[in-house]
Amino acid sequence: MNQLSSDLLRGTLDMLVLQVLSEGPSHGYAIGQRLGELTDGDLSVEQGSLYPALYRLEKASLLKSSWSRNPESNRRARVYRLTAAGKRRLNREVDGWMAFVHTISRVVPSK
Amino acid sequence: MNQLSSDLLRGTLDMLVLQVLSEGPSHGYAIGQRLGELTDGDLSVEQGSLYPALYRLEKASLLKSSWSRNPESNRRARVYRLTAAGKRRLNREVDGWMAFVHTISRVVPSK
DNA sequence: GCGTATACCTAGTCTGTCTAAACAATAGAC
DNA sequence: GTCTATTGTTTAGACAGACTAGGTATACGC
Repeated sequence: MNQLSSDLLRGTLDMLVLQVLSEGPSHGYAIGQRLGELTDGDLSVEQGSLYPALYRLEKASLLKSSWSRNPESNRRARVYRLTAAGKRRLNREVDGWMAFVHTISRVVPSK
Repeated sequence: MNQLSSDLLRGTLDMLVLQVLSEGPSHGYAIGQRLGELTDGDLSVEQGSLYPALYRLEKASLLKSSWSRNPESNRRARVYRLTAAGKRRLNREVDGWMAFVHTISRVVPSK
């Protein structure tokens, strides 16, 4: 991570990855880039976090992957796509996140 | 934790503890109770998380503690109070939290 | 050839929350 | 007096997930 504590990222990385993939299939490197892009660089997920997260999610049947060739860069890449279970999970994770933010806001005044 | 993932809690527990102590000195058990109270039970921090957190914070000079006797329950308790550094840290943690929430909101639509 | 960007992989470390248990003192019910 | 629940602290060990810090390989521009 960049500015923000990596402890905070914990528990939200899966949701972030699922969310990016809900925009359409993508590969690891591009997902990392996309997260940086969406947050103006505030979020820079390390590859050592990202790839294990992808394996975890695929193992949990939330993603499916296949090798393909990126026509733009002409390089091979493992492309991930959301499964139906992944979409459901994303919804649940977002709900959980919103609930958590709300809970914290009851303790910490938002000034 | 109760409803919410303990991974989400990670990185915010210190802030929560500091926040409760900003209301005034308190002891471990009461801090846990207070957090449950403030969140209608959504947040139930385990003792095995709470006490180590307190030791950590005291070691970092963000808290100072002393033994005392709770006049209400007539039991001994280790009472913690915020140090000046603890107050500054609380402010920083809250700022960091707000920034993090904002960052996530740029990725995940709040529906 | 050389440097840079793209793209993936992974072993090992670190850290913080958890489970689970133990201990002690007190209050209240019986 | 005994039994149980509540208050309150302590700590060992398990576990999970993000990290560091490397490595591999391909493509492109110079």
